[in-house]
Amino acid sequence: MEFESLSDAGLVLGLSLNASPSMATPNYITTKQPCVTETMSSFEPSLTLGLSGDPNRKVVVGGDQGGLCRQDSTVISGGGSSFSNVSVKRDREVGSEESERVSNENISNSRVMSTSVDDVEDDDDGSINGRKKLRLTKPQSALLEEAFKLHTSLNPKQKQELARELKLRPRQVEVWFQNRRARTKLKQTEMDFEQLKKCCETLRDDNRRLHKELQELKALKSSQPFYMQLPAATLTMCPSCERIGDTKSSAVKNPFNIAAKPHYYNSFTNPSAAC
DNA sequence: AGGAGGAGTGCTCTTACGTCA
DNA sequence: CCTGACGTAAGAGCACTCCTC
Repeated sequence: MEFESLSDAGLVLGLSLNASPSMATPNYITTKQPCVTETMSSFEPSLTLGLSGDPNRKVVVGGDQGGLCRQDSTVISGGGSSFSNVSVKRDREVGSEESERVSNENISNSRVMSTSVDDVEDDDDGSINGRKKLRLTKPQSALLEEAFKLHTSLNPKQKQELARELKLRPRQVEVWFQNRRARTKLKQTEMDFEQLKKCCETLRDDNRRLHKELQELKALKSSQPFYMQLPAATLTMCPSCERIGDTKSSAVKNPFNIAAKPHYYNSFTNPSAAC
């Protein structure tokens, strides 16, 4: 099993990776994915990796094409609204956007899509589609990064404060933090994936080696001399130097007593009993 | 052409509040 | 009046996506 990239494989590990967006997308009803990063810090070597033909993989219908099936899925939410909240959400966001705009004395333009003071000014000549790309200045980015280092999410007061300092709308600060969290998580997931890949390779190598040693031991056993017929508990063998030892009396009178340190050791198996 | 990143959209979850038995 | 169950609304966060630069 080979993984080349995150897009190629999902991990069955509490790691739920989202495969490439270009994947064929039947309109599944969506389910919330488990958090990726929380489970990653303490994984065991014996974890299994697997391709994710996960039927629960979240497939989101694109904003423009979507809508049809999504309406149905809103029935689920326990404690949540039992009807479609699409229009409600829209009203809410527009409303909050409006209040934010009012609250921000630096912004006077009424265009919802406009994104910064500069944009507002630029927009006088009318931008196409009403969507203009904001480029944060270096100081703005630096300040946001600083804030992110302190808190990866903001409470409303911090958001307002930061927005005021940056001369941005609170919504923009909020979106920046959302994107920042998402992209940080993605990076972390990629790193975890690489780590797991290495771990998987290590385990595979160990497995191969142990298999080989097992075969050797079996072969040895089939050609064992007389003294090997003794009860197993009384005899041990150093697999590396292939000498037999009696665990009960070896220290005193065993002619096969081995003093050498085993060169047959790995962290996942017991050290040789004979050595 | 492809990546970075700002922004839109729809969803889940949580919480607060009102109503009713 | 108190209490638990239930429905609803609002807010926050997330996944996915679009789109501009």
